[in-house]
Amino acid sequence: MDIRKVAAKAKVSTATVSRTINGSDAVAPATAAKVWAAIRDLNYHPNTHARSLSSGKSHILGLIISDITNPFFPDLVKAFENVAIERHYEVIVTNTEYSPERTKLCVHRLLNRKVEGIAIMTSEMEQGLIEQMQRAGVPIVTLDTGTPGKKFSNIRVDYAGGVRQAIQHLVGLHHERIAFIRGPQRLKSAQIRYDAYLKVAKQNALTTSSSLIADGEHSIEGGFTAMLNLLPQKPTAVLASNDLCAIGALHALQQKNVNVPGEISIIGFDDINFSRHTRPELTTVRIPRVEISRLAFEALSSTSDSENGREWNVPTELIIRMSTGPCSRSRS
Amino acid sequence: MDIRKVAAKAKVSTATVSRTINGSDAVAPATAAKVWAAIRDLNYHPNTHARSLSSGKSHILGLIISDITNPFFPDLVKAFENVAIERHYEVIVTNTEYSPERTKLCVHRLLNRKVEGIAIMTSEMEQGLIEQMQRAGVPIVTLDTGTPGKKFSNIRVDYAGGVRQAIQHLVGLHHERIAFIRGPQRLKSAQIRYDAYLKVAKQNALTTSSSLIADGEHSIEGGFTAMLNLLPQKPTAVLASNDLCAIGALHALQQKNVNVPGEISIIGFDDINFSRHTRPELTTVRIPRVEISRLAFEALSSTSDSENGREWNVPTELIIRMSTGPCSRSRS
DNA sequence: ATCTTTCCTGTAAGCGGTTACAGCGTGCGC
DNA sequence: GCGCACGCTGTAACCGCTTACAGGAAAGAT
Repeated sequence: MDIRKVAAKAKVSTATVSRTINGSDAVAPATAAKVWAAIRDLNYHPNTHARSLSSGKSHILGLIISDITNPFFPDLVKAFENVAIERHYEVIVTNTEYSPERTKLCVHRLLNRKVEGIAIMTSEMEQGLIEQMQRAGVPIVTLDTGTPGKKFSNIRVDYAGGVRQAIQHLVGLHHERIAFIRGPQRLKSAQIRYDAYLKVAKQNALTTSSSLIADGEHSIEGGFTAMLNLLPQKPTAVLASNDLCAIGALHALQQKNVNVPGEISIIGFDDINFSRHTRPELTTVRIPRVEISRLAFEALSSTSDSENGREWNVPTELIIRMSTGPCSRSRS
Repeated sequence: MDIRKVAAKAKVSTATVSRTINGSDAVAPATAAKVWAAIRDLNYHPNTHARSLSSGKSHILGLIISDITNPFFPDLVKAFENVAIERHYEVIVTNTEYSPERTKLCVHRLLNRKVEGIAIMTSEMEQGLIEQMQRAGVPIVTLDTGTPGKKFSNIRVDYAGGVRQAIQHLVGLHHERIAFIRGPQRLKSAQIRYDAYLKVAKQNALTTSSSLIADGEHSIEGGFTAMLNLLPQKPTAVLASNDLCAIGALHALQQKNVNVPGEISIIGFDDINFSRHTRPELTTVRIPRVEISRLAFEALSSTSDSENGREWNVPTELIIRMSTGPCSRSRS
């Protein structure tokens, strides 16, 4: 079952069949109709590999994430897939698992498959690999990494804005000792959040004493331990680098019988699905993953035409739920 | 940069280069060395599309899941990807989102890409689509669906075994009124679990009165509501069709100030990552997702040689954590 | 020394599409 | 009536690799 059979059945040449399928305007409507009829009758599906080979277009997009097991990513992946298939693109998802070795493999896998664009949704990506992709002429879009350039776009998430909203929310509730649970500082994404905290806290004249800062490893266990370490410092509120840490902190406080938000307020970061279901429900800075996916796709397809990428900005938003409340130790 | 350049550089024919790359034994070691050197020097990567086209093998596997956003799947996907890439296969993951329409699209996408095998890890798949895949000659492996046949394997999860362990664990703790939170009965996977509960409960001479059965929709909210409905029936233990329901139930009990496991014991199903982090930590029937992925891959690759698929059995295992304890109302 | 066999390598025909180029029939202007 | 432009279709080369087949050289058999 190939294009020749279709051509024979429709009594035209293979070129005409190909043109019809690809919507060339140089086919007479009557001819196109015959061709479509033949295609339908034979239940013909073009061979994508042959197509890719001769046209040079694979119609595949690559998506690089850190780890599908991290609850931040499933939404992102799903949304990306949705917009891609809507436009008849296939997508190959690869997990770096935070390993440089593995990251390299991911990039090579995608390059080998001749993807038409790569969305890099992890902050850990060596410059050398980026250059390799650029040399291959593949449009790239990153998340919070690098500056736009040739076929290179970037999506900038306004972490500082989210942190600002979070801290101002707490300040509005008369909190003054706001602790921070950091993520692994080897990860850029964690660093950016930490920097944003430092900056905004200072702007609000809050103490950022190192005793109010703990490492949470971006995991529930880490958040748990971090909160335990933070407790003696008597913070009245805690901002966590991601929701997992915040959830761990919540557990620690529950175990220690500290009321949230009565005695301590907690704010997370990301708004993973589960944060709607913690007890109490978690106040958190939402990172709009669906919109990010949309933009990533948009960036990729617009970049493939014009040579130069651009920067796309994405706002964050504080989602106020039940884990934050007035400071019990405030003077008011 | 194609195979011709490599051939020229190594002063051999393209056939020899191709044979070398594909590990044919009919290449003299010395020649192979020359070829590999040329490949390395030129940083040559074969064009996968050309390869697929001429060999007929895409080296791509399809993975069909319900919804990557469902915490059951990320582990499965990750493990499948890991074993696949280890054997130099690419994988395309598709989400059916429980929609027949979408499911059809998933299958067609995979068939169009000429995948060499399809792992169907959702129980919802119309017979017509399965036949379509079989007609295309693609090896298939399913989870709890259909009986093995031509290029068709099935992985059978021993739900009943898990339910038996769960119920015997509870019976051992002197529970007698064990309620069940069902999943959506339109999903086969939910039905199977429900059937297993009914069967095992009867075997243990427990009441399975319909008042002890509630619908939890396989979601946290559903589990929450279901538990609320169940409460007046005074069950001493609850078995849920999946962990999300169990977590919802936990929340409901917490809200009603019912102690777990003091007053009511809870057992979930699946052992999603999060169940290790609930309060109390959830006792649950683990479905070994990593092993399932391994078997799925295994089934696919072994099926592609021999014509006939087979059945693979996977045990389940009760993971006892903190949400189950002795029945407070037992005579002992 | 000659014939097989074995081992290795090369030639060239596909795989199933896309597309540059050529060609053919019409309709129009002159 | 003739030339030309235009619209549509066909021919065939090519995309980069695999592989059936053929062939040459070396080794073993007789």
